[in-house]
Amino acid sequence: MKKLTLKSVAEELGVSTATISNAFNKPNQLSKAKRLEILQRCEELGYTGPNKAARSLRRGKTGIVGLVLANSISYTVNDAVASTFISGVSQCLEANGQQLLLVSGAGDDLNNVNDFVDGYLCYGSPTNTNLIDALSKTTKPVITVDFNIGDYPSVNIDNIEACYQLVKQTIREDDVVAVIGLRLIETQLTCRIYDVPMIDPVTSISRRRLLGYEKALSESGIDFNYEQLWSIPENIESFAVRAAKEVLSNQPCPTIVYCMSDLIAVYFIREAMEMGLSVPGDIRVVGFDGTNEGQRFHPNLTTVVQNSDIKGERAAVMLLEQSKESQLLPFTLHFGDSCPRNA
Amino acid sequence: MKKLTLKSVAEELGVSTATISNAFNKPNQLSKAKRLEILQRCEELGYTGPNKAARSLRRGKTGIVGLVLANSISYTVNDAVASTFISGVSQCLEANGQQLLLVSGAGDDLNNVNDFVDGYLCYGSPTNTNLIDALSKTTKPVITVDFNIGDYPSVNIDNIEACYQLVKQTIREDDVVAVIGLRLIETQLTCRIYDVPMIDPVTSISRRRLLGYEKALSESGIDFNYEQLWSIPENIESFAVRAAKEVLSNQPCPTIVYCMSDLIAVYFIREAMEMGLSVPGDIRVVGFDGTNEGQRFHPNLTTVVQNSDIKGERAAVMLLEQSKESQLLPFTLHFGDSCPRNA
DNA sequence: TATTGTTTCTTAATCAATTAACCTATTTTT
DNA sequence: AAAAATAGGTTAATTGATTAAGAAACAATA
Repeated sequence: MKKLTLKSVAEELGVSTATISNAFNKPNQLSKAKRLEILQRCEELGYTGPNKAARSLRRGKTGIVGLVLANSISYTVNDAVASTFISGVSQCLEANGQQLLLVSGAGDDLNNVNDFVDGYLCYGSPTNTNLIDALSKTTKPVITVDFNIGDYPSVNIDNIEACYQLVKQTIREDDVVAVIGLRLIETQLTCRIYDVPMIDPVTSISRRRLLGYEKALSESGIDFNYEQLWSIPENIESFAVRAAKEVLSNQPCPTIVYCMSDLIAVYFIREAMEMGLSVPGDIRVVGFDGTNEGQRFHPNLTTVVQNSDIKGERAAVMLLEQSKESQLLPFTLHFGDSCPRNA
Repeated sequence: MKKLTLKSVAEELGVSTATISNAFNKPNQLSKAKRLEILQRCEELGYTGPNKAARSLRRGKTGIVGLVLANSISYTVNDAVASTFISGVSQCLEANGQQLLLVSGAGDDLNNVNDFVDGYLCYGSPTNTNLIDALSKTTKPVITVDFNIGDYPSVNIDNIEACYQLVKQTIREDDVVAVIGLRLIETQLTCRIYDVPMIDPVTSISRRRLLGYEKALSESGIDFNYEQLWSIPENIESFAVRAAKEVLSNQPCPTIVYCMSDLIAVYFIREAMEMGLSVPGDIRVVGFDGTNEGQRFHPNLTTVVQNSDIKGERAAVMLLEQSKESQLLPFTLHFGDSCPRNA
């Protein structure tokens, strides 16, 4: 069987390539009869239509959206919050006939991707700064989510305000405060970050969350002690558990812990309870994200609820509509049993 | 700034397009000095190398692998087992510089994808039969996972044997047995499937699992009553809970329940406990998959442990190596507290 | 009737590369 | 020194489409 191309089919049917192309793309450029005949014969021959890769070369549109992740694909699809974000993105893309190409945040450039996508969604700041560089240089449209690059439009929640309110409504005068953050520093370490330089607030939501905590704390007369500040490199059990153990064995033991994810909060509570501490009796614990896991957990988490799927959907819509306006999405505070709300 | 193409760069540097192409692709086709000079000047001009889309048109390789999912992307990335599979796939692809394109199982064909990918991994049987049709007609290589299409090589575990052993080691003479399956029928219903025609065992792992259960049951002198057989359409909380409620309110109440996923088992146990039943005292519950969630749960699940990430990695390797040999991966049985092992 | 306007199709340039085949020098072999 | 081999390029065909411009046929208008 000879290869089925627009050209070969045109020869077979004794018409020009333009006519075949028009039969598929521009119905009113040829008579109805001829069009139907062509489509009919194409189906008989098994020609399913113009090659999409060749078309995209000519048209400059592939119908593929690149989703650049902060971390590896492997890590990301197993993270509840990120998965929910991808859900939102994919629903929008499926509804608009666009394809989704996942780009690992661990890759070193966009060379093998750039010519295949119409634009990028960038979810969180990639681990590799070369990637951020590549994104800032590409001629394709870019929407960033949960962080910023240059003047690209972004989708965010107001992390500073959320954390500010959270602390305002949970803090007590005599509290000893600890914070467990997520990627507050460049290195892949789980550690106390006293004296370690932190990532820039522009690219780091964690940094902005910290600013929010601090603002409220200082308003309450508490000068947050950076010796009670930890950072973990990835939002997974092993790192969360390690940080929890360190925080719990540190002196003085905190009376309230602000965790930058629900996952961290959940594992912190588990560790605390295993040490015989009661939550919220001995230690109050606050999360972030509003995941299902956090809500099903006992005690139910006090947290910031953000809608990651809506975030994904909005970002995708912005990209498809070429919107230039950044969006600040709403959040809500949920007060569960892990930390009561102030009277 | 004029557009940077191989042609424009060639003109700028006063050499032929072939030479530029060779500088990037075939170093020994030109002198070292010239090559370095060309690469140097390209960098100055901001030309990052040949357009990958155009290259792929000529070479017939894109470096993109299509991962066709049984369900929507949205559903899939939130499923623990599927996410783990994607992890395995992506790790292999990242290591080999291949890109990952996610294809929804809800789409109706491969028309917008086919010309952009070098081959397909197909994880589970797509909801849409047109998609299976499209896959069986494509000229690109296909590897199927957890099901089969025609003669395409596949990656599987022996579901029949796994379920056979599971029942053999857990069943008791006087047991009343119920089974909660996953997509045993075509329709999107959560229902008892007595008298409803089931999906073909070739395309359905659930059907094969059922065959395994039945074989062991009949050897134990138990004739499985299809009035105790349920199916849910998706592996999510809402459906699992509904099925659990129905099973628990059905007469006679089962003494052992075989669930075709850990998730189903977990929610079944929760429902049973909420009704005041004890597990494994009043009802023994068995899962499938060996997820972390199932292992963290109280009581710890008795289940079939399969390594979804290895499954993904193997499938990806097979596709990249053009292997034609199907693989049957090992599984292990884990006996937890939700159902003790027979003496 | 001559002119203008529509349909309906074809021609050929273009998208951005790759690569087989060819052409010169230069070097190596006999 | 002549022949063969090699190095270092260039030319032009090809990949599979899209599309602007043009042509031929026919209908509608002045």
